[in-house]
Amino acid sequence: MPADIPELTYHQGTVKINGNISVPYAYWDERSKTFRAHGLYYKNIISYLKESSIEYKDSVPNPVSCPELKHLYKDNIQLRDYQQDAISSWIQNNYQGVIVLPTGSGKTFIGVDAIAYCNTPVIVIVPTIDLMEQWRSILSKAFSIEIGALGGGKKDIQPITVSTYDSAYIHAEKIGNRFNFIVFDEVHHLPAEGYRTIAEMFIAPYRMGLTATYEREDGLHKELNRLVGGKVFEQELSSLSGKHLSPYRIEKITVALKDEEKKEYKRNHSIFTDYLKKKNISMKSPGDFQKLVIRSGSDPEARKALLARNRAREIAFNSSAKVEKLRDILKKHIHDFVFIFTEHNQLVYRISDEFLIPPITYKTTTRERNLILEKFKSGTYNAIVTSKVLDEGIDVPEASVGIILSGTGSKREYIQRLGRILRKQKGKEAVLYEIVSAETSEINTSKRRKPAQ
DNA sequence: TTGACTCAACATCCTTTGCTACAA
DNA sequence: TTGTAGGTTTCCATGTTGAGTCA
Repeated sequence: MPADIPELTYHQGTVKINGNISVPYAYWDERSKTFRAHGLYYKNIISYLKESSIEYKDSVPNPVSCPELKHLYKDNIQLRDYQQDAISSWIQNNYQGVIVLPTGSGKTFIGVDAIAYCNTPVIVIVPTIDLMEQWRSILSKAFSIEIGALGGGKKDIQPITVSTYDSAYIHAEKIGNRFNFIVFDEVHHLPAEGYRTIAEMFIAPYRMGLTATYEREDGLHKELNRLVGGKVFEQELSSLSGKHLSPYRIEKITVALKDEEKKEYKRNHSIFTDYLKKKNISMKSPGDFQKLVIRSGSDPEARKALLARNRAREIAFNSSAKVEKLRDILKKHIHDFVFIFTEHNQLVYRISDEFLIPPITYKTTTRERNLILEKFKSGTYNAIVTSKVLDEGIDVPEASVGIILSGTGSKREYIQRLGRILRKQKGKEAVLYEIVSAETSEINTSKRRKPAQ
């Protein structure tokens, strides 16, 4: 091989092109005096060099030594038709893209099957340590080999490794060339400013994203096209409801604020709206709101307006009438398993005290949380009150009744909460109650969170 | 090993109605 | 004519997690 043949190497999350040639996606790096590109574009660069018949030496991949996964795979999971279709669509899209399926529809099994199919070193990225342990448990049963872990104090790289987003972010520049396949569970987290560098630093040409909630409120899900390959398969909740998931109905209940609360709400709300009017500020998107927050750093009036708006929201979200309505609903479902969701922890603890229902918030220790969930599963408890902790990332027992006392306008949060009551239960219709304070901005918040029908 | 703590990162955030300047 | 963006640049509060440190 002639000495002047360009060589590609991996360095700190990038592909370095040693030899003075320019390739697509590469930029000139003055410090190393070479062209380099994000690891993400490794596949494109190789394709370009091959298509252009340019000779090169490839020293980029350094894969973890891997046994024949397809032979180890205990193929005892019978994939459902839509799961099979999801994998086919992903394969047709050159082993890249995001699969969108409702909570409880078996996304993990799709990932496991794809890992066996690709038969190559793989890293699975998950948002929480709880999920990391769930994946590791499923994977070790499916392949009977040791499953690596990165995160939660563990640093053990194996042909199949599961990592948290945080740890993958920290170690990406060192291990980004060690896997050919990367699976992002709960992939809607990936476009966040920090986490996206994981996708940029890994060279893995095979990429799969799994989520129940593709869209982000900040619109950054568009980045998933570049980072993972865009949406390749989606199955609506409605098409699985009744067959693979419980049938369900949604009941929206509007309650009036008490006179005192109403007065206090109006007073605070007008401080906010008066300020907007006075400054001629329009409020149409989260971006507009963000501008107001920035403004509040230097404008005391803006700060006062924001605090008043927060107080008004607090009144609407935590009204006494909601608690009374909750009492009625709980009486009606005395023999059912119930999750109660709120926006603020203050209300969680108030309900817990008043109705003697165990609370779970981020302040609850892991041990206590597991104990509560275990007792809920065994039937000792039939209700849990929580704010947002159980929205995602924790394996939660089945329930058939959900009560949203308050929440944000996030579609994701709404879908995740609905998902908590839809795991298939024979002959059982799930019901989601949404309780909203009348004549408050919560009416709009509630409208925003509903996914398009 | 466990627990308590701090820190950084992530997520949400949305009124009532017009005005101006500029781009397509 | 119609459509659309519009004040930048450390950022109100609340909830949540993982990583890291230290006792």
